[in-house]
Amino acid sequence: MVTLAEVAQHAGVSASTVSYVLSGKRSISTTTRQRVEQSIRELGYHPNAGARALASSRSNIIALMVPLRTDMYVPVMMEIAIAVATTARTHGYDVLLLTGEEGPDAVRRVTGSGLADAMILMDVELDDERLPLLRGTDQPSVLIGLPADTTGLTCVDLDFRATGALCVEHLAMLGHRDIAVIGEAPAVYERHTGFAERTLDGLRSRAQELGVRLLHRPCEGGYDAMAVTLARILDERPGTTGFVVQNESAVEPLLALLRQQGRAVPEDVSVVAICPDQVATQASVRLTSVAIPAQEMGRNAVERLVAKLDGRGSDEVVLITPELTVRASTGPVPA
Amino acid sequence: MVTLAEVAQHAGVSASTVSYVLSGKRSISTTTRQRVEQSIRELGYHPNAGARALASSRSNIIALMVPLRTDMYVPVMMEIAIAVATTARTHGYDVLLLTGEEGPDAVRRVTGSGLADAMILMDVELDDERLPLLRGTDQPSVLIGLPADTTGLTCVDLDFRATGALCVEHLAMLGHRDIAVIGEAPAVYERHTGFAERTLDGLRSRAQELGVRLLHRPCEGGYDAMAVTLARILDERPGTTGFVVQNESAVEPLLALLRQQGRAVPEDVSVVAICPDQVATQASVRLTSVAIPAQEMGRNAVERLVAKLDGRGSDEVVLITPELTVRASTGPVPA
DNA sequence: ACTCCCTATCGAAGCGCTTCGACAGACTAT
DNA sequence: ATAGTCTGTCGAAGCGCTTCGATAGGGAGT
Repeated sequence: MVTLAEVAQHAGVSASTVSYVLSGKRSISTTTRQRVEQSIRELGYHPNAGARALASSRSNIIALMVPLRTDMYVPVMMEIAIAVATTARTHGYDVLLLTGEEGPDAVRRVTGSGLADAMILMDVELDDERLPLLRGTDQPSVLIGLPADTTGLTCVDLDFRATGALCVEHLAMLGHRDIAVIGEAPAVYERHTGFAERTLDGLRSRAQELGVRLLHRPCEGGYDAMAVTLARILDERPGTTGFVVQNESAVEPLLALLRQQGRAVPEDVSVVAICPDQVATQASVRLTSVAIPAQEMGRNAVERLVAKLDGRGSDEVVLITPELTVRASTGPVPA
Repeated sequence: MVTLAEVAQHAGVSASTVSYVLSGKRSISTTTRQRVEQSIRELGYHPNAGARALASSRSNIIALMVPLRTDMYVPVMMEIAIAVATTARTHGYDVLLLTGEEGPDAVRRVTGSGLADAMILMDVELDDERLPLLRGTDQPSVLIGLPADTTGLTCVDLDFRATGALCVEHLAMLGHRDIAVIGEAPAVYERHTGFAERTLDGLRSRAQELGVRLLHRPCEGGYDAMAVTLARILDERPGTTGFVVQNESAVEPLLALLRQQGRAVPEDVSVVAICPDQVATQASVRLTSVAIPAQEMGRNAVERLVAKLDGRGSDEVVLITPELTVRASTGPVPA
């Protein structure tokens, strides 16, 4: 392992000079700088992360806490995680992957040990038990998601309330008066995940404003669960002509079932999905959808975090404005 | 930040004693141990990761390099990543998330800086450019996937050759003589990803042995691409009665298209998928499939890595034996 | 020629921990 | 009793880096 001292000796300067060349915190003459850089290259020097962290109290690591559950909106999570990792690298940070498993303890551990300089939390519940810990520490953090109380926190999220409203508006504008919502799995609501509840909120209040009838049913992903849910919906509200789907893994089953029952999309019924664009365009019907901007959320979260670490930036809630893209799955209500 | 020294003072012992209590590397009297543990709890002490890494030359971090591409078998990747993270934690390791973006440089950086003690590489190509670096370092590593040359490497993977063979066997046994393979996206073959080529290998050689005709077509995911591919296949080989699908995101589109064309599964055509069980059971037809044991692969990789770090374990290739589960998508060839 | 101020560099301290060797005291073996 | 052996604890060195204060030398200003 090549050390700073060896580089210094090789370049004929002191260790501190090499350090300053690396960090740029003091001015160095061009000739010296070049000599040092040359030595670094020749020796293949890489600064030791531990020593750096110890001396500077900065690890240059961002912790990312992803949900343990692998049964939920997986592609979105993955996309966010990758966006976080690549964005972090462009700012000189690496990413430590924590699973929700440890829960609040992970926050304590990371904060206490100086393993990471900051953290990003995903899958935030409305009243998340990790939040008090975050508030009680001076370690910067950003949430992807929106808890009930955001005081003292920085959050990045799609505006799911507006998303819900947007879906209803679109369908209402096309004349639909009876709308069914295929929600996330029951467990998602039970643990009060912010995005699911907010979407529902937006859907409901806009429906009421527009005088549209709304039926919400949670739904596990998959074909069988969707079949049961759809049957129940059509049983309770036979006049349903519009669907809003939030659970990605219910999208394709729903389309298949509707087809099977002879209900044409979009001639007989309209379907709006809340999902990444890729899912919307790859479905068997090109779906009118509100995109979940996973990449942007991940990138944004990192940038806000880096700003905080640099002493810029402050606590604030960033709600990304949803955009609805009309594709081939929605149309006017049948005469 | 509470330090070791403060704990020592609080407990009335020396710093080294506290250290030994923590590491258990020397015997400590019960009374002293308890007093120290008490102090640790009272003060809320967490050892500083950087200092530890510096002093012990061990970071207790495992680097996980995931592919940058988010367009391929995402659920499998995610599941592996989560399995890696949770398994690593049970052995006292944290996981650093690297994306493929940096390529070989990431290997150099991590190895050189001592950021991680070991690494796990996913999405290995047959002739991966990171391999020479791994061979040239004494840092332990495990590949999830199988390159062409495995000398000096430890690999964990599903035996995709056997997987391919198994799929053909199953269909052949049911009487199918004309089998079409829906492969991964063309790009996957172009960069010579091990698992895709090996599967194809297994499919082809077993088909030849059994005298079965095999047609392989790469396919991007999604409905449109699948429609084109299917049309081409049925055009070239109208008598095709068996399908093997490797691209997860082509599964549901294929089923929908077959249904749409009036080809019943499994009465008219049989479909075998290579995918996680969850996908197989949630599809519109419960799919006969060979499972991709993502969790097991992740766990296994970590355990092998930890064994290496502990000085046990050696280079070897672990090929997990594939298992085919018969569900509702395959049946005897129609009379 | 003198001070004053930069700029470029160096030396040394110290970050918080691990680990090695030393050693006091309690036991066992002779 | 004496030497030998453990067991439990301590002190100190050192891991590789950052950073602070000091300093030498070169210009600019007077």
